[in-house]
Amino acid sequence: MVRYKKSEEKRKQILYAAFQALTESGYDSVTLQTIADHAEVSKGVVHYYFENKEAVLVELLAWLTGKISAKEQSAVQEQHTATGKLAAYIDSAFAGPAQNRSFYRVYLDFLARASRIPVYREINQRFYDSCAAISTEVLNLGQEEGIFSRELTPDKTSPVIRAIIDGCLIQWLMTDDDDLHATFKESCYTAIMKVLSV
Amino acid sequence: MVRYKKSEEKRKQILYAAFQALTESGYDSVTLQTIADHAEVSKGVVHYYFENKEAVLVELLAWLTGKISAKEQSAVQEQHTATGKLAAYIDSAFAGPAQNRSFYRVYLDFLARASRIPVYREINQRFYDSCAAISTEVLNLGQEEGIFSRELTPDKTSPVIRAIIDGCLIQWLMTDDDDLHATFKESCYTAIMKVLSV
Amino acid sequence: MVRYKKSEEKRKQILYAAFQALTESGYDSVTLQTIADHAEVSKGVVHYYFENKEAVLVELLAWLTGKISAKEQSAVQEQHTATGKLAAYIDSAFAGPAQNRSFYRVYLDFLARASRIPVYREINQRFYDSCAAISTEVLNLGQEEGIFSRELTPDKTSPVIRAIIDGCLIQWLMTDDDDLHATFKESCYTAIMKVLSV
Amino acid sequence: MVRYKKSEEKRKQILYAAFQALTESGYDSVTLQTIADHAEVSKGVVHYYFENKEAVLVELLAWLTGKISAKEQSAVQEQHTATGKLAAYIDSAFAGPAQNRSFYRVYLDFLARASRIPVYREINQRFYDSCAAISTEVLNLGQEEGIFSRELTPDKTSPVIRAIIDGCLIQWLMTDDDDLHATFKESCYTAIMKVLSV
DNA sequence: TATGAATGAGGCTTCATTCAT
DNA sequence: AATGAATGAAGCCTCATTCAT
Repeated sequence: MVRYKKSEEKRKQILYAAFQALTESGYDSVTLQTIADHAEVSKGVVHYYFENKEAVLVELLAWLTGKISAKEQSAVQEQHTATGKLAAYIDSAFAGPAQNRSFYRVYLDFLARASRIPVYREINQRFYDSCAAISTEVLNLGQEEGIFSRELTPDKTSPVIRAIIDGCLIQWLMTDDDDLHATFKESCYTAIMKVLSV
Repeated sequence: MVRYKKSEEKRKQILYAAFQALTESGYDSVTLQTIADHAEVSKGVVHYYFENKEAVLVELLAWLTGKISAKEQSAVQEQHTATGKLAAYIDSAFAGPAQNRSFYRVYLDFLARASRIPVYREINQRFYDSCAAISTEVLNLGQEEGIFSRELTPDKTSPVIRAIIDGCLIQWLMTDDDDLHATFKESCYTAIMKVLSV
Repeated sequence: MVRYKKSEEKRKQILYAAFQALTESGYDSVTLQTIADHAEVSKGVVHYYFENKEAVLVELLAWLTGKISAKEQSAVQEQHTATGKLAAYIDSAFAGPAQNRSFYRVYLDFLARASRIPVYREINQRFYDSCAAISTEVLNLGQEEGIFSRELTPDKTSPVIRAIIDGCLIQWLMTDDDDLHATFKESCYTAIMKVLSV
Repeated sequence: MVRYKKSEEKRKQILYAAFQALTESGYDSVTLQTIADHAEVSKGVVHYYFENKEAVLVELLAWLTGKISAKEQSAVQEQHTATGKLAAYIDSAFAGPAQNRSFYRVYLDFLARASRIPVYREINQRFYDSCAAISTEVLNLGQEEGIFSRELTPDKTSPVIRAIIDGCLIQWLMTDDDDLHATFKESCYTAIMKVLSV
């Protein structure tokens, strides 16, 4: 019983509405009504396109992290030096105050869930894998260029790089100050460079 | 006086129960009943000691971060070299797989809330201030010792240090692998040392 | 003319689908979607052919009881002795495990409704009238043959005959055992014979 | 976690309210609100005493059939001849127009469910077992008295007796005529006597 | 102090029905 | 004729909160 020709576009519309709603309201207080309101559809439509509320949220995490992965990947591909790629990666991650605020508010909720619920963890893992691929590429290239320490291995270094990026963005998020965004990006870049350098 | 003490004790009991419940269940699905069950008291008691559910959770964040701050502070005080203090700080933060898992599961939920709700952000800020005090102490001492870069300022460096700690612990949490805890602690220490070193 | 025929056919198709759906699901949990699925048409078609869900079900009862009446009537007409007719009537009513199970599951739901809603009761009454006509025919012939008691009147006896048939089939249905179907038919026949005999 | 000191009385109150609601509304249209209204409690109370709606209804069937079994059993015990016991049994089953109407409306709904859902069937089976015990007692005594056929066995005869009782009461219910209640009781008694007699 | 029965608001979900295509 | 997307009413259920004891 394949009941799924249903417009992909509308699914996206609902996912985006869910993202907006989550940005404003938080996981525990977001309701299907809020999501429907943001999508400017009736409550029933959400159920028409998604099995249930959980399914919307799971798919939202997958969609969000997928988009970010793609953006980061493509930004990195455009650069051809280790530092260029690293800067592109960080620039892409620090997309801007508004975007980072929206995303990290929601992402923190998802991480909290991922720490308890396997399905969220698996989706997040795919995101981490993408991040690791980028880090590995940067590290390998930098090592070839002779600017990054030969002693570093991708599997131990990659998580640290993502840790610094996420950690810095969380620190920035808590300042609630858009003006500091650039500063934190700078600090993040510097820190990662120090971690990688010979 | 006696009553006050007894009352304080029971408040703690309820807060600890809330912590356990949150560890297991997550912010959105924790109920007062769950908390009461963990505290082995009736549901009414929770309302007797706390205005409402929100009050329990707000106080829990304050209590948790307060305890961690105190532990970290005292661990650092026992050391008298920059590296000693730094190691003590990180050891204290990486208290162990079980404790870190419990805490970070709950803390991620709180961070998600803090990103939206001022009262949580303020409490978290107090925690960050305590972390910054430690970092500043470590940095200053290291600079005196000549092992840390003189160019680093506490206000820009402290958040990065905490970013790396939290970032690494989140990365570890997502692996769901107790055995990797030591590895992540090690990576965290190494990364911070590189960030600080001359 | 052609359209009307085609239309009638599709109505039957939907009614039969409703019957199948009801057999499986029960009155309270059968949905128009289930009916549409069984009929292999879209949900809209059901509304195209029937005013609303209730109309489908009302018409289903009429259709089902009509078919059974016709079958019983014609089976009885083929026999020419009182016992022959009675046996034919009971054989027809005890059509077989699969058919009886399907029908009585649905019929019990309808009887429950008929006990509250006039339109169902009226349709059921037409069925009872048909049963009464058969019983009367059997009784009259048997009295002429001298094998049935002269003291019995059709209006008091007919309901008892149907009571025994329905009662026995309900008892059998509750056993959930196909093998007992024959036994219950036999018991039913014997009981009715005793009730009618001189 | 035995959370059940909860007043048995209130459970009964709710069950009785459910019975009233079902009598009026039918299985598919009865709501927890209706039940709560009949019980003159809030909707939440029903959930406080019962796991869910299904649990109310399952327990209702058990309670209703249990009460009827008890009444029939005790009525039969007071008599000491086969015909006396049989008459008492039937009198008890034909308790009166109002009671029979209420009960059989609800019971037909339950039988419809019992034909599909094991838990209902099992409860109904306990009721049938009780009926069979009575029939067996009547039959055995009547055979000793020499008024009932020695060829009848309890296991084949008991279902027929209950079939005639239920069948007749359903026939009566469909007449929607209180005045015919006595007539149907009489017919029922006569029919069973004929079935049992030598 | 402590209990837990009771309330009712509000969420998720189902589904009959409508309607544009 | 037929489809299936969309709507929204209504049901079940959860749970924070209140309150009598």
